[in-house]
Amino acid sequence: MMRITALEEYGLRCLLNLARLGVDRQMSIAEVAEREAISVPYASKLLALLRKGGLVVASRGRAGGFTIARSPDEISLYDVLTVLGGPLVDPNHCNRFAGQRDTCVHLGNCSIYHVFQGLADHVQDFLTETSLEDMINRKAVDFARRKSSGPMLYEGPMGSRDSAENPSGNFDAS
Amino acid sequence: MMRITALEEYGLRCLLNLARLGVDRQMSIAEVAEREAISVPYASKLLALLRKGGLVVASRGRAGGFTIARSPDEISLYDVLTVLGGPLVDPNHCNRFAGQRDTCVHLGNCSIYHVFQGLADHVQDFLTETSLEDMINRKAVDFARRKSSGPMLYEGPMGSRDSAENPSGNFDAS
DNA sequence: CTTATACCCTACAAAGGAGTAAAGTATTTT
DNA sequence: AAAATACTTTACTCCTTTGTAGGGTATAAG
Repeated sequence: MMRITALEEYGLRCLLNLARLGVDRQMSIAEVAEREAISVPYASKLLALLRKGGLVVASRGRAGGFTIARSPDEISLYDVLTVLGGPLVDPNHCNRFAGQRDTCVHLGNCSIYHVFQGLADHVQDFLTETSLEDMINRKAVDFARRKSSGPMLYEGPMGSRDSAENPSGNFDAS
Repeated sequence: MMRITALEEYGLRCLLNLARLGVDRQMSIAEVAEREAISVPYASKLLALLRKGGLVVASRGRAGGFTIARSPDEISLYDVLTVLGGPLVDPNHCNRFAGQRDTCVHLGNCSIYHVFQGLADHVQDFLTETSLEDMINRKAVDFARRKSSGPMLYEGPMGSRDSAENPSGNFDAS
């Protein structure tokens, strides 16, 4: 559980590239692909998903490219993950896990459902309150019992801060 | 994201059957399979996983069966999901999504990592504080800003309470 | 109007998870 | 002992997801 799918991970990364540009500037598929070290066809697929989800706008032709559809502070992580990975909790859950019968044995009397529903609510709160702008600024949401006085700055995943290999200067991070 | 895998869902259900029996009584694979409406081979697989994870104890032979390894209030949902679905957050995440390179472009400078890490911490808190005993008793954990005065009772997923089809009487629910 | 550029769409091969099948091992009963 | 019961293990098939491939469509420059 809580496994991020490849679509969600790479799709979010692609979107963050556009988010950093704001609503005025655009970026081509090729450039997004290069920045994320993924193939051009794959980046195409991801950006098409984001476009169908209304998060980015595409312009075709020679001077074409993608632009983020709204200001980054008006797009939540929940929006993005919903577009890329489907609904946060499967609305069809009780139907998917019905075992060998047509309807789940526990339907209407389930020890699991209410717990996962409660958890999903919290996760949704968290994701809804985190915007792309927050992610870009490395600002952690003040959630639950976590006391954050002021913006919380990020400490690298394995303490190594100098391992980034991006000579290009700007817009390195996703 | 947050998708429950089949192993987690059905494995947890099987375990709940044993949890209701307590540490004294046992149940055979065949009976677990019937209660969960899954095939006997599949129940075998799930219970074997739970056994390898130390959550249940098997006894072989004619009077064999499975017993829960510890008291249900000493087994957390986190324990169960870890055994059935691997670690909550993939410790290899930054390596899995490295794109076409050997190391992720954003390693050491990632906008995503700290957000998901923060979320995962909260989820882990929730899961750790929820025991099998809580689930059996339909007791929601007091988590985050959710104000729960007294045990929260469960209301069915779609309002239909009379659709459970278990003539057997006891231990219907999972 | 031709060409180059860039997005769009459908279909396909590879990898991982879901669920099944069958033969093997241990224990109890007779 | 022999047979019945019940757990154990390995291998296999099916389906979903991942990532790729290639041809199609739109726009802008010359």
